[in-house]
Amino acid sequence: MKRQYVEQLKKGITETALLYLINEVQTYGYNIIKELEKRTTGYLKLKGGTIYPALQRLEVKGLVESWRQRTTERRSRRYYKITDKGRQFLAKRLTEWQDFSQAVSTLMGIGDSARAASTDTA
Amino acid sequence: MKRQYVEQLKKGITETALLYLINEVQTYGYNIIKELEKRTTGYLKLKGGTIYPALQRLEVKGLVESWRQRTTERRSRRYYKITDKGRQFLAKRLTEWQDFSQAVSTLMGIGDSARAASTDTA
DNA sequence: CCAAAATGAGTAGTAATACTATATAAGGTA
DNA sequence: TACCTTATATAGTATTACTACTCATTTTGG
Repeated sequence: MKRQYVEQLKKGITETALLYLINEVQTYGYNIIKELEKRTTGYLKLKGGTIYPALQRLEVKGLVESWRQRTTERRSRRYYKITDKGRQFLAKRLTEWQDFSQAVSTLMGIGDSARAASTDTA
Repeated sequence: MKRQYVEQLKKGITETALLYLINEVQTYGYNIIKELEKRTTGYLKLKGGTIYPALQRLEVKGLVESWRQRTTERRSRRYYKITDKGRQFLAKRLTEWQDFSQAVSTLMGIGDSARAASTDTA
């Protein structure tokens, strides 16, 4: 219960990434997949089987809202927008990501500063 | 199969952290728990239920070797040392961590530069 | 014009792993 | 004595990213 966010963080940053993009502008699943790939120059390639369930989880938690929006006569997309609760959650998660990545980088001696400190303990 | 390391990375950096410490100097589970907590100023508190199975996995994969070492008449610790394979694995993982954390940070606009860019798109 | 690719959303089932809780034991200390 | 720390280990649960699939429409290319 206590540090559940940190625990989730360890398993992945997917939900945070989705919220981050949805916070910028309302969007839909397929576009998120493409956008993540584009912005990380191909590094983050999340699959439909990952992000559609993830979006559903976000909505169940009340962090986003969704609705169907017609794009042509016969087709529609499910758009998502962030909620106030989602914005608060996102802010917390971003802070946690920074703390986490810094802790790991420090541990591994990858801190932008302090680099060649003394790794000759082997 | 292909990007399994990256997939693991998304779920956690535990194995990499363990290998990192074991690479510095041969050590044992309980000490690793304490050391991780100390070096990350309390941020990374891995539990016994996490690290003992993780150490076993590392050994099964041939990344570390272990042996019992007596500490008193009646007590012993299980020490671990890294293997050549483990060292190669560690190097790969460290690179992956850097790529991953940089991709995420870039995505979230947390690049050491570009910070207060424009978050008013809500 | 027809085939294939892209768009768009979704589900079922599997694998990996961090957690809690618990067990076992020895050593030190109030 | 009772309790805390050291030290290792297992069982069972929850989460989540994946593959593989389904279904349907739209666009592109030979």
